[in-house]
Amino acid sequence: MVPTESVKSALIQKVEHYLQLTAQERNLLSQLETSPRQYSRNTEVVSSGSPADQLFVVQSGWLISYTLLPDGRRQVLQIHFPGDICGLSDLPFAQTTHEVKTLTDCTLSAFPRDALDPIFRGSARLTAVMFSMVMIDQAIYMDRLRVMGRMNARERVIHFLLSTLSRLRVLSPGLGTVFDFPLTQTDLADAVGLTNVSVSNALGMLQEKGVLKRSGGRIHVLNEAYMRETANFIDRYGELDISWFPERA
Amino acid sequence: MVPTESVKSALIQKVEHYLQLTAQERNLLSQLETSPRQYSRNTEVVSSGSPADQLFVVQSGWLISYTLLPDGRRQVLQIHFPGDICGLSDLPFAQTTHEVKTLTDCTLSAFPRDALDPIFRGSARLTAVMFSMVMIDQAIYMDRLRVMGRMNARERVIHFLLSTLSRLRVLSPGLGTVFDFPLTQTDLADAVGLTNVSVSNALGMLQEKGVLKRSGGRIHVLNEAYMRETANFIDRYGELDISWFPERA
DNA sequence: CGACGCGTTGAGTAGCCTCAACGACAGTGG
DNA sequence: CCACTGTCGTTGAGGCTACTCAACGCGTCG
Repeated sequence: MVPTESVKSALIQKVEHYLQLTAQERNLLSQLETSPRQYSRNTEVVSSGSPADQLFVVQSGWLISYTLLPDGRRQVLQIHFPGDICGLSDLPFAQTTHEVKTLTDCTLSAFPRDALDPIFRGSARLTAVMFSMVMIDQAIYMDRLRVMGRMNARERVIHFLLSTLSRLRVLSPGLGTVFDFPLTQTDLADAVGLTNVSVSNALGMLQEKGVLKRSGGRIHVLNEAYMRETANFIDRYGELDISWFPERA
Repeated sequence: MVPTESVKSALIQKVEHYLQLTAQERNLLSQLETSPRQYSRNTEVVSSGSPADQLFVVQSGWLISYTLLPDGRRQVLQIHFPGDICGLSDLPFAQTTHEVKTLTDCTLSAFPRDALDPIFRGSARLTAVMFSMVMIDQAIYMDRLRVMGRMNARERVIHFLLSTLSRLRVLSPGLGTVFDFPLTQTDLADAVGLTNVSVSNALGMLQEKGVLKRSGGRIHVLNEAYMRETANFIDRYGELDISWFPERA
């Protein structure tokens, strides 16, 4: 079950979306993906305040991370997809700062924080690409900040759906306009700062206008151009500028 | 004017807030801080869409970065203080994704992106600390997301002020409860997703209740405990867990 | 002195929230 | 196989927060 060089893991696949890796670099990365483990749907993987000593590579499935306010209000911070390293944002802290739970059945590989050392030491190029991927995430947080700070309910919902679609396309370049969407409307609401009621209204309105269609746990984007325009969506993936990267080691 | 090892630059000072550096590491960092340049108040330093080929170390002064929506709505993304590297979030992109402008007179040192290579290559420890500092920023973006998504006007304003105060204390450990605050109420509003009117009301109310006081461009925090409680504020600075860091090179 | 930026205050409005009820559906246990 | 239960999404009524629009005072700067 230990990934070998010939079986491309989700993480390697994601990194190679940006940069062709050498065998040695793939090898370094695969050290993060030993010991995959299954988690079933709706399982809390990390609870806030526990020791932040390990990180996870998502091999398959969807997860969400979120924080709670003392009064129970919830903010969904991130959706984790295959290829994501989840727990990175707790790297600097002794305790985790948010909860992580599975939305679907998942396969995760855990690794300790110091497993990053060999990467930092072994390949400046890999370090640069990891750094860049973190900065892409940061750009996305900024985009979301803009969405939450300055956009209305419909725009927020649209933006979130487009962002999800874009992220899915990183690992599935052939993905069209239909995708699984295992979040409840309450999850979505907690992600974009609304209530489930407003999300329901917004989605209903968009379906009414023929912009999208829902069936089961799937979304069908019918008018992506309109959606991008409306939510002023910028795709942060697939634009990595590697011109400044160090030479291959 | 070129910083030497004996003159501690803002960046080195900030990094050393977390980690005692070796002479070699200080030397690596100081390479980012050559050629400081003056900028006067209210100057656009970076305009959105320009080539993202250089980054800046803030030596002195305050800056804000922000994005605009097509209709003119604005979202302030970040306040930059001395010691910050500004432009990092555009690292992965060919063009900058937001504007940066000075709020006060500033001194900035520019450096090209590939000036990071020697750091990645020269010190795994320095790489780890830079990585961690970026992740602290990310934790703060998540906190802000929670604020924007789930908190009301008063809570938002309080949170922003506390966060500003905390960041100032990183470089000025002796800082008490009074600090310069060169943002207009519109700047603050654009940072937390409100209007200047709501910010004015919120601040007025807080002053009324004796929680804080304003005079000139300064804020005096009178009841910090109450503020922390109300805004559920968590200080992300000064908790760096370096237990997993690589050994000194 | 006039122009402008900034902060304050008031009146009216709109968008989203709260509360609530209901139908559809899946999972569970008898 | 079928009631029972809980989750999820939808819809409606009413309320509240923050918004828009506007006027005004103050200080700064040309």
